[in-house]
Parts: sequence; structure tokens; C-alpha cells
Amino acid sequence: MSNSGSNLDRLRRNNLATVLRIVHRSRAASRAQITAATGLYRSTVAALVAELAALGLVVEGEPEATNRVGRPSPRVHPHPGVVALAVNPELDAVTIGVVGLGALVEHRVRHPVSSAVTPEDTVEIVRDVVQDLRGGPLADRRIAGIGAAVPGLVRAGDGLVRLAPHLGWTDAPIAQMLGDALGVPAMAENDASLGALAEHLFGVGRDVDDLVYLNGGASGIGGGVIAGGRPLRGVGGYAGEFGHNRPGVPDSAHRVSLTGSLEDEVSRARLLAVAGLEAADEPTLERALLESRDESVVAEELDRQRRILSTALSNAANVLNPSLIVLGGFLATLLASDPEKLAELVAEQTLPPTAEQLQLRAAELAEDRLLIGAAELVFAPLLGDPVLASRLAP
Amino acid sequence: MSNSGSNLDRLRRNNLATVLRIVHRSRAASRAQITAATGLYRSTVAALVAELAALGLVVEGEPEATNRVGRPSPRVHPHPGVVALAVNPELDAVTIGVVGLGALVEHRVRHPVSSAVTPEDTVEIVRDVVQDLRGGPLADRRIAGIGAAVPGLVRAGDGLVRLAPHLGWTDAPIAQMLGDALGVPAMAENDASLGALAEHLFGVGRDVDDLVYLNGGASGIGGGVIAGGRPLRGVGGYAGEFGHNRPGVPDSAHRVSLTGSLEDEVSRARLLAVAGLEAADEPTLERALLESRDESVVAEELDRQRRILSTALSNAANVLNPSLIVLGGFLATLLASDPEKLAELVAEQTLPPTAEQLQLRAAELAEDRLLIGAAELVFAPLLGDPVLASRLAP
DNA sequence: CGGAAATGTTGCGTCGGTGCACATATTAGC
DNA sequence: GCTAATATGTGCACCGACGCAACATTTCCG
Repeated sequence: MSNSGSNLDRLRRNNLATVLRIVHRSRAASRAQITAATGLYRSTVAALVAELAALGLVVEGEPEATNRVGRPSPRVHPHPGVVALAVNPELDAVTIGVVGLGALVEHRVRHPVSSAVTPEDTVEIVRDVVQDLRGGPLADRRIAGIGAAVPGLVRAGDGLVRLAPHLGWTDAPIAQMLGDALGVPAMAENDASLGALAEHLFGVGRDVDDLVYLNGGASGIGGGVIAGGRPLRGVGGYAGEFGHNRPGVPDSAHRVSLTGSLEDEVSRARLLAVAGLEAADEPTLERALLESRDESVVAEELDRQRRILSTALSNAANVLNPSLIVLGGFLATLLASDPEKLAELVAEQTLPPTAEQLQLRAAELAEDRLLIGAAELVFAPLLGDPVLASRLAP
Repeated sequence: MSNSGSNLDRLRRNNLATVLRIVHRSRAASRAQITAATGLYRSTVAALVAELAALGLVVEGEPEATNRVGRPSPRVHPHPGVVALAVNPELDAVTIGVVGLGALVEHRVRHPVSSAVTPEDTVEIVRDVVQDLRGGPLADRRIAGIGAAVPGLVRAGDGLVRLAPHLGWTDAPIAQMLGDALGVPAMAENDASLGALAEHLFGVGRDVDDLVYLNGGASGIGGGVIAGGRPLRGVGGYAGEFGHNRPGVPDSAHRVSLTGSLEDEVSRARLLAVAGLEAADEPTLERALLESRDESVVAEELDRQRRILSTALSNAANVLNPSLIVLGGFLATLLASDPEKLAELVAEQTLPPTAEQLQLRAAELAEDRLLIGAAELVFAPLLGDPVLASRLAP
């Protein structure tokens, strides 16, 4: 039993973790704010902050110029010297980021590739890029580890990629490989789950403890769930695969695929086709669709996809009762093309009390989302027990 | 911030809670077992158990006759003097139970009703029954509170029944009413969510932290989810409404309802019809169906319902990645009528790594399930902070 | 410019868990 | 049967974390 906080040592570490999490999430918090948020006494917070500073995890800075009575309280910031590496292998590129505590993306390198990368390619690219960065953004930084956001099913615990159809990976021990190559702790998780986490901690879902995140990409639809303020992982870590669900399709003429799965019915390829585009990035596709949304072919396809999506979203809402559904990629475009209609369709198929509390929103963090999520994976152990920082290489 | 265990007082109460939860879940644990499970020191456990005993929550008994070396360790049991009242208003009856710590159902009263009860009826019945019990099962007991398992949407926090179509209740403050009538803390929650909790803590799902529970009753299909060892509630407490989901129905001839919702397609009424029964309890229906499952009308309807159910289960599995799906009521009959077939259909539509770890099982706790779940609701505050017991009437 | 308010700083008190030393109860081996 | 080994209960001294009170510091306000 990991009875967190069972003895004095755990108690201290718990409180250190609580303080560090506050600083991490807020990026800057005065000691007075920390005192209020934790309920701990002033002197205790002072001692905890001092210990975190000694661990090299936070720095105390000048007080914020607030126009209030009383002695100003020094502001506590994440220490810029601690970073996580984040990797996102995709069909067209491998993106690598350097992310500080507080989810600050300090550096991002996009390494384009012509064809799908193998796990070996990925590790090699990462090694090369990191080598280059050692002189610059990584100089004098302590690297907490490396996290990979992978478009596929990633086993919880060891970061084994069970299946990434898009990349063509099967049972690839990507975390193990990255760890061996770089000599730092390495972990991996599904990209959409990390996107959900990032939007929850630093995006549209900041103040929301129950949300569903769905992202529409070229390869399909991925998803992640935050329930009760915590990521929903399931036994194996495979939770959130909304794309493979089969929602009801009331009008059989609307069904265009054999399986009837969400990502076969609601797909970027079909939107590109009606927009008359070969390939396009998301803003281009969105613009094209919004400009031509009155043409009947476009309008009908948007409507068809919106309807099927609405059933899938209602199914999710009935089961998870979230206060927010965050849509990314081309799903955000489906929302943008007629927000009221989508909301109306969802509300129709959702139990009224659940529908009342439900909001639909587009994602917010753009290209940093997966890097932030992957970094969060790396920081998680540290945010759970800051004393681990003493083991980081200087 | 409810930073559990932030100070010394919380630390103590946390540890008390941990010990009490162990005793509650196991019904009997030796002090040595508690020591091992918590990682606390022998002397600490002794002190904690002594404090729980002083609070009237546990009793120490004779050591179990184990054939091992060493001094025998006294066994710690839940104190029989602490009970919760549990209520389950249903169409045909109001059931009231007296449940002790350790989920021991000490007494059960079924009060049949001819037509659906109102909230007022329910409270009156409960008051009368409890009055009768005061001389017997409730004599010299400390009542921790009363919990209601309601077939409908119950708002988290205040136990307001937003909607119970089956009973015809709308915005009924049942928890408030029960509390006022009995003068004890009162709370309410959806029946299936409590069923899920009960099966997780004391039923088939004992050692499982991620499970989905689906119950098929006369009025429809209710559900509950345990994710990461904790009940999934959602913002409003309405999570788990699988019955209102619309699963894909590949063969349009299989679709028989307008909405296409799970509970309209997969229903007890249609099973009764093909079995040629007017009304029947669950064992009778199950026997009738299993005996006639080779007749084509019966076989076809079983097959049709099984297929649609399988899609709904797959949808749930893809999103929640549970290790167990527990089926109750007539859904257990659908499983029993051809377990391999249902498992096969689910596996087909579920992502392979998710399907690998997934098991389908029938529910286990029978008629005690909802009473145990409702009692758990009552005991929850006590199991979170045993010191609250000092406020219970003697 | 002085009082009020808010917060940092310091030292001490309280209290919870640990661990040692010893007592006790059971099994295993001869 | 007796003794050794083992596991656990018991009592007490120790350590360490947080709370608190008193004092110091900084700002705002009239």
C-alpha cells in the first residue's frame, strides 16, 4: 500500500510536492498565495520553499507590485535550470522540445521526415538533436527525463508501444530505447491522452476537473479523458480511444464506411475531398471549408460528419458527465463550422442534467500541446516527490 | 485545497482512516496484517487500533488459529454497534436495510407497493420501518446515516433526484427529506453507481481497480464505472448512463426502436415477449430463455440483443480500458445464454490490447448489492475521517 | 508621519511515528 | 517435554514536522 503521507517523512514530501505543484501550475505564486492555498502556516511554507530552492526546483524572486496593504510576499518561480525533453514522432516529422517546469516550452525543433520513421530512426534523430542542443538550450540544465507522445496504444508502466498503425510500429519499446540512448529516465504515452492532460493543466480546461479531449488528425481520431482531476488511464493505459467506437448512425444513408467506427465516418480525408484539396494544414483546410460551407457538397458532408460526431460526443457525455469537451484538429473545424448546431445535436442525445453542465470548446495550446503533455509525464514523479530532484545530474 | 494529510492532525486521521478501511473491507484483519498492509510500525498500529476501538468503530477479538510460528496477533473487527440505513425505492417495493461496517447486511425489509411511490411515500415508509426496527435490529446501535440508492439521476453533493423517469420523480430532494424525517445524515446516489461500488469493494470486482458495471432491469439499463479504484462521478454525479447511449447497429434490420438507444434496443420487455411471459423475476426469465434458446424467435432476439450490447460494451471498453465488465439483471442472462459469443463479439470491436485484458462476468452480490452500495455512501465520510464517529449519537 | 494591515522571521512547544529492548505466545526440532 | 526460533505485543525515549506566539518588516492610507 502506498499510503501517501503515512509518516513524518512522507508528510514532508507530500507538502513539498503540493507546493511545487502550485508553483508549476501557476508559474509564479507568492508565498502568501501558497499559504492560503495549502492551509499550512507561514513558517512552514517558508521552510518548504527554502527546501525546494535548495533542491534547485524553485527560485524566489522580487515581490509582485500589488497595491495592497501589508508586507509584500516574495514570488516563487519554477527553477529555469530543470527541463524535460519531449518528443512527438509523427508521419511527416519528429518534433523535439525542451520544456521547463511551469510548462514553458523553451525550445522546439521540428525534424521533417519523408516517410514514416521507425523507432530506431526516432531515437537517432532525438540523439542528434539533443547533441546539438547541449551547447545551447540544454547548457547547464538538469534534464529530468524524456517523454514521448506517441500516436498509438502505449502500455502504462513501461511505455511499450503496443500498436501505432499510423507509424507502422508494433511492440516497440520506445521508452526503453530512448532511455538507453540518452541515459535519462524515459517514458511514453498516447499523444491524445497527453493532449488532454496539457489542456487540463494549462489550456481551455484549466479550471475543469472532468473533461474529454478529442483530436482529429490525418491518421484518425484520438482522445483522452480527465476524470475527477486525474487522467483516466484504464488498466493498460489504453483508455480514451474514442476513434474506434461505433456510434449509432440513425440515417443509414449517412453511413459511408464498413466498420461504422467514428474515425472511419468522421475523417479529415473526406473533408479534404469535398474541399477539393490534396493536402493541407489545419488552418488552410478550415479556411477552405468555412468559405465554401454554403456549397451543397461541402455543407452536406459537414452536416453528416457533425451528426455522427454529435452521437459519439453524447455517448461520451452520458458515460463521463464532463463539464467540457475539448475538440482539436479538424474536429475543431467541425465545431467552428456551426457551433450552435453541434451543441444542439449533442444536447438532443444527452440526458438533460448532463447536457446542462456541458460545454464544447476548441483546443487552445496549438503546437505546444503535446510537448507540454509529454513534459508533464516526465515531471510527474518529481511533482509527486520533489526530493527525487537530488538524484538529478547537475 | 483539501491537502489531505498536510499537518500532524490530518496525518493521524489519515492513518486512522487507512486502518479503518482495511478492517471494513476485509471484515477481519490481524494487527500484524494491518502492519504489513500499511507499512506503519507495530506500535503505531497498536495505538491506531486502540483509538479506533475507543471511538467505538472496531473491536479486538481472539487471534485466528493460524499454524504459524510466533505470537498470535489479535484480530480486529468492525464494531457491530455502528450501522448505516440503506433504502432502495423501486417500482414494486421499497427495500430498507440495516448494514454494519464491513458491509454486513444485518437486516432487510422489503415493503411491497402497488404503484410507484412518491418521495413522500418513501420517506413515510422508511420512517415507519425504522420505527419498528428501533426495538430490534437498531437497538443500541449508533446510526451513521441513511443512504438511498435511486433509479435515476442524482445530483452529487446534495442528493437531489433530478430525474427518475421510472418512479416519476423530478427534482425530488430525497436526501434532504430523509434527513429531516430521521434526524441523521442522509445522502443519495444513482443505484447502478452504487452497485458498481459494491461489486468493486465486496463482489466480483474485489481486486479490480478499473471496472464497468451494467445492470439490466425492468425500467432500463443503468451503469456505473470504477476508474483507478475510485468511483467515476463526473461534474454533476450523473456519469455511467450507458443506457442512453446510442451504439452503432451494423444491420439496420436489427434496429427496432426510434432512438436507437441501448436501453430501447436491448430490453427486458422484448425478452419477456419472446419467452412468452407476462412478468417474471430474473431467475424465472433466465430459466425460460435458456430452456428455449434453440427456438428461432428466442435465438434471434437473444442474438440481436447480444450484438447491440456487444457494440455498447466495446465502446465502453475502448474509452475506459477496464479489466472487467460486470453484468447484472437480464444483461447477465444475455451473457449466460452464450458467454463465448458475447466475448467474441466484444473482442472483435475492441482494440486488441484492450480486449486482451478485458473480462466479462456476471454480478455477484444479488439482492444485497444496492444496500451495500448505499451503506458505503453513508460510511464514506467515516472511512475518510474516523474521528467523526465521536459526533455520532450513542 | 503615524497607525493599521499583511507578511516574513525566529524560537519553542506539541504531537505522531520510529525503533529499541523486553515480554509473550506459538511452532519446530530433538 | 524441553528448548530454540520466530513472530508479535508493549513501553519508553528520540526525532522531526507543523503550529503558534512574538517580534520585525514593508506597504497603504488618512
